[in-house]
Amino acid sequence: MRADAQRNAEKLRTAAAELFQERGLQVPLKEIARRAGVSHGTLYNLFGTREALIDEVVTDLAADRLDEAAEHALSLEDAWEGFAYYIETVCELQATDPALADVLSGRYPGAERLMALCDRAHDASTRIIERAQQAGALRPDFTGEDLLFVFGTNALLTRAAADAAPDAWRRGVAFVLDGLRTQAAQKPLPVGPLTPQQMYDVMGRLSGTP
Amino acid sequence: MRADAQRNAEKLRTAAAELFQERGLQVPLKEIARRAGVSHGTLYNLFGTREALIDEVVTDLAADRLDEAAEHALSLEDAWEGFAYYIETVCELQATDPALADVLSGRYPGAERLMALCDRAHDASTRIIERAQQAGALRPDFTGEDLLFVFGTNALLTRAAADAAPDAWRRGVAFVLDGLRTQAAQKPLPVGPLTPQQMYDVMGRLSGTP
DNA sequence: GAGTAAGTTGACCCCAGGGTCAAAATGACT
DNA sequence: AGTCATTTTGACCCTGGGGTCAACTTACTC
Repeated sequence: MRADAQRNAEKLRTAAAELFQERGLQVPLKEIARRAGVSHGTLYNLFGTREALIDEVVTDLAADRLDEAAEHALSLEDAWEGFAYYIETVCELQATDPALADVLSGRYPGAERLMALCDRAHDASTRIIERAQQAGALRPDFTGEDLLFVFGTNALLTRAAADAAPDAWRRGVAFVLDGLRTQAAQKPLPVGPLTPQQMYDVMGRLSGTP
Repeated sequence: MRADAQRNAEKLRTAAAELFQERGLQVPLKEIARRAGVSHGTLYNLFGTREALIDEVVTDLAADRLDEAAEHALSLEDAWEGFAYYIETVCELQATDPALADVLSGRYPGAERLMALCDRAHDASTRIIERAQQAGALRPDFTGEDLLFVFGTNALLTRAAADAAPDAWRRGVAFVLDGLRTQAAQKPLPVGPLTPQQMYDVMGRLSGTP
């Protein structure tokens, strides 16, 4: 790869990282090129697709944050505290970083590394959930897919409320957490959890990906 | 108004009602005209704006359903049952009718009758909430604005899941309801409720209206 | 049944986003 | 310095939404 191409790729990565974090993963590619001071043709030439760009730019940052949250959650003595910490922290990350919100509530089949990260995050969630359930604190009918739903709704709400009420999500999360404790459960849930395939479809629609 | 104009307006109302219910209030106006078998120019001529069309076509249907749900909720002996019934019923309406979902999670300042309906629905919600709180069943820190948030997120989720998992919303609602009972409340909520003005802004962003 | 106001039409404009590609520019190697 | 492969550019195309309006058509009235 020629030196100028290297430089342009770097400029594009920087611009994309900024815009993704400011406005989410659907930001127009032409705008990224504009901010990088480069023709949009160059962006297509160097990255080809939006998902490839996302994969390069977003994955590592997101991975660091999510892994750290999961690790800390599991390190807490109290299993419920760990579970609550995880949810609150991830929701807070979503509130402050639209890119991360999209990662968790979207579907980017072309972004391989990102998908791997999602799988890893899902595994970590499952561990955190199961630990809290084994400790008797978290209701046993709650699943990793349900948690994804929580993150999905939180992504939408935090984005909608980012300007007018940037902390509003904390109320919603508090209500949900209170409903997830074992002693809050009243009767069997009306329907079973989603299968991974259903989840995949739903995520696609949540983010507008067909 | 000439007879043919009457007829066309009627055809447009019918087509709009169908498409709104099938696909939500953002359906392209040109598509409504197409289904009505009429030029889109005629649509603009007869209704002017999307909101005017919405106001004529959606308001009464929505009003019937919402009023009935509220009335029945208040008629139930048990205040908590009434509250739960109201939430479940409205969420179910949203799941089966995208138009209604948009009504409750959107903002249509130009649709005067619709706005009046929203105010009425909000009042009814407040009454249902307060009754359940006075009975000691619903946590006292829950407000009508919080309920709107519940409906807003439910609207988006039901739409995303409509094909893959049309009943998924029931799980989410069950979790939330369990978190709203008085005995579920654990500690003071981290932030206060939204003001109506904040709510208005957030709703605008939820539905994509600027 | 002729005249006229009312209504309809569809071609046309705008904008924004995705995406392509021939031609121009430029880096790198000899 | 000359050559050539690589890279960049921006004009261009497409889609799909909103919206307008001059010219046409039609319903009503006398």
